[in-house]
Order: sequence, then C-alpha cells, then structure tokens
Amino acid sequence: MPGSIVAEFASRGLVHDSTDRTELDARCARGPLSAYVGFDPTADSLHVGHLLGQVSLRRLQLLGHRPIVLAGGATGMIGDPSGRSEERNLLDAAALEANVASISAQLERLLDFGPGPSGALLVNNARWTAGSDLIAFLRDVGKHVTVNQMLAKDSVRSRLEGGSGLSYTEFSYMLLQANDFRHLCEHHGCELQLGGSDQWGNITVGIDLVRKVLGRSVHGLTWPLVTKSDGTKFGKTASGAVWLSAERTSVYQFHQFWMSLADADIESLLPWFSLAPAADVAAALDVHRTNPGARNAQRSLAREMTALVHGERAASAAEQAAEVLFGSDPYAAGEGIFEMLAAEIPTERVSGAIDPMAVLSSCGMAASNSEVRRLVAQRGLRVNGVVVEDAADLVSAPRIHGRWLLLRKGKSTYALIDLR
RNA sequence: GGGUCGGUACCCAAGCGGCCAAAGGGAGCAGACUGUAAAUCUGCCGGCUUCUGCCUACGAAGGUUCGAAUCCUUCCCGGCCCA
Repeated sequence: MPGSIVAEFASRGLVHDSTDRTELDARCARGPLSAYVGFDPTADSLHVGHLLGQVSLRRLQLLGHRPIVLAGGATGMIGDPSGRSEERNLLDAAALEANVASISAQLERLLDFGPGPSGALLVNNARWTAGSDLIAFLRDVGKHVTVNQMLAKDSVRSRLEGGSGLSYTEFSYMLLQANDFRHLCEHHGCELQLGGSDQWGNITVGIDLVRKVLGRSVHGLTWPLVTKSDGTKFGKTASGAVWLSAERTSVYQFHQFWMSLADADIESLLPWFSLAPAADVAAALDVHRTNPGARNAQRSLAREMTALVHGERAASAAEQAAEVLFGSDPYAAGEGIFEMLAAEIPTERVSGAIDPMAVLSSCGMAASNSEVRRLVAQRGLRVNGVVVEDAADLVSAPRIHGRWLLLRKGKSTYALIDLR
C-alpha cells in the first residue's frame, strides 16, 4: 500500500495549495498513482532551483508512487510567463533537444527509472506537441478553456497590469501545459501534477481540461516558493546559479552552497529537501537549535544533497575537503588530502618561478593586479594559513609536502598551487 | 509620422563648462565581531603604476572651447503622449 502524499508533504510544510485532500488521500490509499513535475530545459543542466521538484518526485516514489518528469521540449520554445515580468528568449528545438538529453543523465541519479509500478518516467512534450496541427489544437484544447478564465490567472493579470504586456505566444503557454496534463493522464494514467506555487494557475487549467475531455478527476498540489530570509533568490550566488552539473558548479561549491545556508532558512529547507523521515528531520533541527554554531543541520543537508546529486564518494570528498580547509593547520594534512583537494578547489599548476600576480589572477583569486595589491594591503590573503604581507611572500612560502601552496582569500575562498 | 523626456561605471541614480574616474544607494571584495551564519561597524570598489602619475571611460560619430559627462550638429536606442 503506497503512502499518503498529502500527509507526507504536509508534515514537511510542502503544501501551499492543493485540490481536495481527502480525495487525494483516498486515491493514494487505493494504490500507486502517477504524478508529474515539469521543467523547461533552458540549459544543459538542472540547477538547485529545479531540485525541489525532483526531490519531491523522489519523495513520492519512496512512498510507492510513480514519478513522471516532463521535459518541456515544446513549452520551452514558448516560455512560461508565470513569475516572469518580461518575455523570455526563445530557444530553438535542437538546443532544447540537446538539453533534455544531458539533463536526463542527471535525472537518473535522482530518481529510480527501473521497472515496476513506481519506476520513473521521463517524457518530452515535444513528442506530442511539436507536430500537432493548429486547428486540431484549437478544437480539442482551446474549445474547453474560456478566455475569461485565462485572463483571471495571476500570471496574466500581473503582466497586463504591469504595463509590460505579454505576447499571444506566452498567453498560450497555459493551454499547452494543460494539454500536457491531459496527454499524460490519457496515455500514462497520470493523476497528479506538482509544482511550485507559481504553477497553481497552470495546474488548475489542466485539471479542468482533463475533467472536460476525459471525464476524469485529477489532482494538483503546489509547494511554497523557496525563499531566503535575506530576500535574495534561492539557488543563486554571486557567481550565478548553482548547477547540478559538476562542470558548471564543482562538487565542492555545491556542497558549500548548502553548508552556508542561513540558520533562519535551514528550518524550512531541511524538511523540504531532505528525504529522511520527518521524525529524523525534527530531531536534527532540535540539535541544531541547541547549538546553531555547530551548523549540524546545514552539514547534514549538504551531505545528503551532494550525495544525492553527485554520489556518496564525491560527497565525502567534498566534505573532507571542507574539513581540511576550515579546520586545522594545512601543514598537518596528509599528502593524499591535497591530491583530493586539487579536484575540489581551483588548482593551478605552475612550473618554474612563481609570478605572484599572474598566479593569483589565473587561479581566480583576483581579477587584476591592483586587486591583488588591495587584497594584500587589507590582509585578506593567506598562504598556507599565514597572512601575506607582501606579494613576494608567495615565492618564499614553504611548500606543503614539497609541492603545494594553499591560498586563501578572505574566509572561504580557496585555491591550490601545484608546484610539482 | 509629430511631440516630449531620457540613455552616466555591475545595477539604480546625481552631476549639466574646469575643483569629475564622476555624489548617494545597492551589489561585490576585504577587515573587525562571529559559528564557513545573520546583523552591525570599517576600508576598498575602471585599468596600469616607479603610489606618482598615465591610459580608457558618462549611447555613437563629429564639432565649439585653453578645457566637455556637461554646449552645438547628426545618428542610434528606450519611456511617455498625440496620430
């Protein structure tokens, strides 16, 4: 007997809006159901902004239900106006197709695509939308949705009121999404659509369409928007989005992203993202509250998310790297540790004489010579844990294990120089 | 098409002939305090530099002037109003 989605999501504060919960509960009790989350493949990697959707599907899969991930190969060509103040750039079909392909590899680590009633499914709406004919679409889909309904959606209204307007193309987005739900219900028995709260409008259009076309009653559930207490956008750092692809965001950086979450946010983020049982999460938060300085909640979420996305081994490597960097005397660390660190933090191989300015800019520590001077003057640069008083100190600093120099800028920006 | 207001550094925004690499705010970087957090305070924040200057920059191109982000001409782009 699969578990209750409502109970599980509600206990974690993951329900923002939902259709009738008693009905959905009753449906869960009857057996596994299929549920879907969509994403627009606007890049060749997912980022942490997408992760809650995927984790939610995993959560539901662990309850015994079947997750369907929908790649918006067609809708990505349109652009969802929800939560956007301006029209987006349109991507071409080939780019979207390539993106879907590389993202599917990432999804395979997050979800179990094996056979069985709860095996995950990846679908691309380009398959059933790209070749569809306009007249048929207008008759089969457009006929069932009134413009009055569409105009009432927040996403549309805010754009109309905001003066920026929206194109007919974007206006049609919700119809395509509704049709996706209809397609998935008809061909894959999908009965639930999940999404962030900004998707609620689109989801309800789909539910109505399914009822009218297929005469079936399906469900929708949204989670709250992931926000941060300081008002900045979740998943964005100064250097841009935090990606799931190790090529775009190193495992170490990914790990540090979770590690450095604010206390004010971890209380909601831990239950949202962690797949551990609610009781365990509550216990972890209790520990955290008694000693927030230990950052135990952040540490365990960082570990879990890194392991989920990059695997156990990469996660412990990142964790160990962080421990060396933020812990002890670098000279005390074993030789093997540095080999590992080199894979986690920016590392610059240098042969021959060191040119301090060149090295610092090539390893990404500083963008210009004057920045190096500034940094040194402000005592913000360390080699092997010792403050650099003069850029020349870089040349004279003793090499760890005869080979390494560990650079540190400020508190938490590191780089290695390999002088082998 | 006509009118009008505007385009200043990463973003917002002041300046409207010299004292302007350009006020103020935000972002960013560093320091102090801390807990790899938040808040707060301090410094830096175009590039190069012998730290003294030099170079590049106020939408673009020309011009006036000893001197222009500031004045003139043309062009490009955006907002609003009228058609």
